[in-house]
Amino acid sequence: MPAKDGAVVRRTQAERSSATSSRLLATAEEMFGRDGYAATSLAAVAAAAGMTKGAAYHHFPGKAGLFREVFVRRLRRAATALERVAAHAPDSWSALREGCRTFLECCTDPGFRQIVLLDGPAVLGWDAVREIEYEHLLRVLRDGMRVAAAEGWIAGGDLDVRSQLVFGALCEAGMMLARSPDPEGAFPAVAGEAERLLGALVRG
Amino acid sequence: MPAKDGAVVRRTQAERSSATSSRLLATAEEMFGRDGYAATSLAAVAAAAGMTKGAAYHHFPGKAGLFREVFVRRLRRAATALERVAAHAPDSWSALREGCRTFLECCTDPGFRQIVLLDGPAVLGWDAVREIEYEHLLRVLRDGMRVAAAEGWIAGGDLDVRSQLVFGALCEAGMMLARSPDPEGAFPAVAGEAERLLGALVRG
DNA sequence: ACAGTTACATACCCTCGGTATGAAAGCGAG
DNA sequence: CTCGCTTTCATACCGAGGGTATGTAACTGT
Repeated sequence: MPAKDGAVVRRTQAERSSATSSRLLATAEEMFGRDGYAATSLAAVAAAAGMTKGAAYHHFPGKAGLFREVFVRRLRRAATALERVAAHAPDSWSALREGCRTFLECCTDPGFRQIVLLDGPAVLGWDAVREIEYEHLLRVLRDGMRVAAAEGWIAGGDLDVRSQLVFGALCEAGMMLARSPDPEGAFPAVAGEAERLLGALVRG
Repeated sequence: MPAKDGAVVRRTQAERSSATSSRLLATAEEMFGRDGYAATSLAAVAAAAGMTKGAAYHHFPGKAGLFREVFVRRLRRAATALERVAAHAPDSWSALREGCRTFLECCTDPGFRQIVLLDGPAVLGWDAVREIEYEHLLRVLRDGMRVAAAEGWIAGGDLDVRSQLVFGALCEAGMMLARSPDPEGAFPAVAGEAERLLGALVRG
């Protein structure tokens, strides 16, 4: 039976389910990112999304499970932005540089820092965090390095290890320019030093 | 009045206070490092130290305050080990290298990783963490870089920023060789790639 | 010796994560 | 259409744990 234009809109189960899941995810992303994981209660998230804890526990395995979904979502968005930038780069070396710069721009967002860099490791554990990050960001970085190495831009070596070390330095750089009283003004200096690190590291 | 050898040993307030503080700190360091901050209740720490929550709240401002003391303590120990190694190095460049290697060895300890690298940022916030780390580790690293730069070992630039980026890479390296199924065996590879990063970064 | 301070223990409150139960809204079969 | 069945929530409740208020015993200066 199609929708009636009465007071109650009749919808299918799948529509209801995905709608509430999306609202919950969006609200959780906003609150976790603003107040931090510990200071955000699940009931408050559900209430802000217009429902109760019961709905949240029906769609997600728990508070940490909801946080994990939010974490993955943020990484996925960062990865797509990063890949789009890298795809438009003229060569593999610029793709690497531009990708790193894009990651730093992601760190400009307070929610990204709070969820991905601060709370993520403590809530999900280091192994789970790096597994997810590998799936979305680290793999891209490593593959970019491999291409650049194959084309002679950078020196060989254990690129799995090296890409991860560079990733750690980038996270640190992202947090640095976030703490700065003038993030916009500090961006060029930090990004420059990060690119200098990248350049010094990889040039053979 | 000096101590009586009766059933109850008579002690001064300062002795009692420092003794209970030390026991509490040592127990908290052990339990926070083993189980993580969230999974460790303050009452459990106090009980394991032979007292109740009341004593803990008398000596420390709360759970996070106790954790902060534990955090500082671990950093202090790492810093002294690091400075001792650097002091015995033949030149400023080796001091830098040996210092970084010593930091990686600190990351071998599971408690250090859990407290300093995983829970620290989420519990204390990034600003507080980096302030403490600057006081103990980052300042040492930056000063070592300055000396090495003055002696011509490494290139100039914003050493405040660069030392922090290197620190981030070192933390990542420390977590990497911790996740490895064979940390002892992986140590040379990761440490080698880290030193390679250091060398490539700073040689000018 | 005796107030006053310090160093705890005990009892209590409140928030919050998680679970169990119940009800209402789709959904499929006859 | 209708009548079980599943899905999708809401409500009520439990227990753990951080924090606080209060009482009490141990020290301390005068």
